[in-house]
Amino acid sequence: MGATKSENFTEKQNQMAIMLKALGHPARIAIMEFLMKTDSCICGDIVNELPLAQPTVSQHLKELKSAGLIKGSVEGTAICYCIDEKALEILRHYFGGISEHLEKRKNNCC
Amino acid sequence: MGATKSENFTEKQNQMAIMLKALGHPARIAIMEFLMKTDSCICGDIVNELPLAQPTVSQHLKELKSAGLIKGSVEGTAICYCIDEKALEILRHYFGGISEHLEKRKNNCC
DNA sequence: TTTATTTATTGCAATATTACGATAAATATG
DNA sequence: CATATTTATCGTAATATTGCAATAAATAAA
Repeated sequence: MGATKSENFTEKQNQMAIMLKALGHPARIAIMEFLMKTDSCICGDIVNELPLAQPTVSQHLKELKSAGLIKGSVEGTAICYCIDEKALEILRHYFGGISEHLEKRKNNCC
Repeated sequence: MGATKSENFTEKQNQMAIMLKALGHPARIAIMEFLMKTDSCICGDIVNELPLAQPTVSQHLKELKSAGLIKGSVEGTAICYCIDEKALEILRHYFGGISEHLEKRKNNCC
């Protein structure tokens, strides 16, 4: 016990959970918002922006990347990280769909 | 160490992280999808639907509720849980905004 | 090649999460 | 009230996450 029982859920459910879990930390939300708001995407800039040590930020970036939310490219000695638009489109569609569905059937019982 | 340093992030960032973290588990995604797809919202039905023991499901429901994603109401000896539309609207708006923003400035560097 | 700069990895301590059996709490029904 | 039904809580073991100092790895520039 202790570990998530992923094998009993659908591929899609696990995929959504992985992406949302990656976003379920304020530092990673802050990283995504920084990448969105600024034109810069150099890792060092992100480290300066966040109230966390460099190794911690590096770890958060790794998690966002492995969840498919950002991608990185080498830029000299620096690394440029960007939001993966495809992932964001999946999220937008997912929550858009739920909202629309709830809108349609106004039979909320609570 | 070990605990998230929430105090160094904005209220909004923490709020988003709390909601998304709550959705960052396949069982909780499955619960949300069940509540969306069926007319039922009885806790017992959710327990039957999920491949997890009743106390585990109860715990997941508690997390979704404390994150503001669902609300529950007593229905005799049963409890009826429903999606909180307001929370879903916040999520829809958040990801819609990011997607739109990315769409606008097509200058992705990666 | 040596040095500087930038990012990643390792190792570890502190804390949080996940899951479930046992049991309690709450409410309905006989 | 006693019993059945349904959900919540407690206690605990297994596992995962968070954060950082120390250090390694990678690349650029001198």
